[in-house]
Amino acid sequence: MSLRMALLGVLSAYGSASGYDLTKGFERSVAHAWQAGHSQIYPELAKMTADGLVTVEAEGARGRKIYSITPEGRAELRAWLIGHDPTGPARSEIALQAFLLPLLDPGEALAVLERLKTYAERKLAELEALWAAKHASPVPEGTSGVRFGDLALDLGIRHTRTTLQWVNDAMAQLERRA
Amino acid sequence: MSLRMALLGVLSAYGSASGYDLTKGFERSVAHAWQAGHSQIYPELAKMTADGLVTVEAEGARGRKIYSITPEGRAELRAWLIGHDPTGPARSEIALQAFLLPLLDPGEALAVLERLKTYAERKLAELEALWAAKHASPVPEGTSGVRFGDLALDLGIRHTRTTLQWVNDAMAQLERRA
DNA sequence: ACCGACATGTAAACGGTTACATGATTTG
DNA sequence: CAAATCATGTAACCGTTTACATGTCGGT
Repeated sequence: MSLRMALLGVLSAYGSASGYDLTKGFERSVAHAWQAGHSQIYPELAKMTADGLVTVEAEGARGRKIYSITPEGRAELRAWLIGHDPTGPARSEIALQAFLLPLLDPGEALAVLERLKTYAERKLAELEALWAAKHASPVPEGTSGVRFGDLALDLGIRHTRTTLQWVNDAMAQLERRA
Repeated sequence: MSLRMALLGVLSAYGSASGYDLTKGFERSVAHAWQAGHSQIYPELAKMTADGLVTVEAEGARGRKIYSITPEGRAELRAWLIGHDPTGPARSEIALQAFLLPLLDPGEALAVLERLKTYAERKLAELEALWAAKHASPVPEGTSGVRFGDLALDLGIRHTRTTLQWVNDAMAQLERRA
């Protein structure tokens, strides 16, 4: 369902868009919350059309199909947001490596943590750059007062900061024993 | 690969175990970092046996097969921990709902955040209880000084606390505008 | 005798990734 | 005219979930 909802959301924000646009839009906007490539998006849009959640509004140049959300689509999205409990299983390779870390001797473990640190730092810089870029331009039209995607980006930044802090603390703890 | 590594890790910590034991062990110990049910574990153990990473040490009552890790298995696990960059795509339903939240009017958005808050609170309580239970008993044998799984549990707790804080801030922000 | 926990497996379906395949239009 | 970008699709594969299927052992 999540892919569907992400597509409905982005489409709803765009007003109308092609599969191609949505693929690019995913990379730019939702990427840190949900990912999908064109090979997943095109078939899904076809299924959603069959289910009446979106319609092909027009067909442009190069076989470009322009989709827009239907009232049914809007209703489904709303219902999911209001009613769906995000129970999604939290699989994280970082957490798994953290779990298994005591199997290594302290020196090796430190090296792994060093790697995780670099990774987290890079990701944090990326997300913060995205935030800065978004907030450089003045406020565009907003549904309420909060900009589309800002809440999710904020969450992502906070999570990454937490990870970074955890790595630092874990390293300090290991060094004290080494 | 991750499932394999999680299995090798748990098996390595247990010394020896059956598929059944590992399934139960997953629920108890790695659940917050990685999940797998028996229907995924049994076939994987068979493949790992074929690949020489584990061996059937003995066959007990009720067709119970007792596995243990081989030197090759240990080597693979070590190599993965030291060499594998955790690039795993971060898909999060919470982040997705956060992303889409501005599509709702403030009252509805608040209700969604309230739900997320309850969810995060329940999860935090769960993880903290797990932590308390683990640390109630005195220190068991440890590979270094850190207990198996403690680092990952700590990370999980910190992440959940961060989520909770984010929800609270988002709610306050919305209420200021409502 | 029955129930619950132990114990192992398979199959169908689903979601996601990677690779294959094709062609139109714009820009240098 | 060549290269980049636009634009859409399909197929094979892999990992995960859910459901089906079977049987054993211990306690009541």
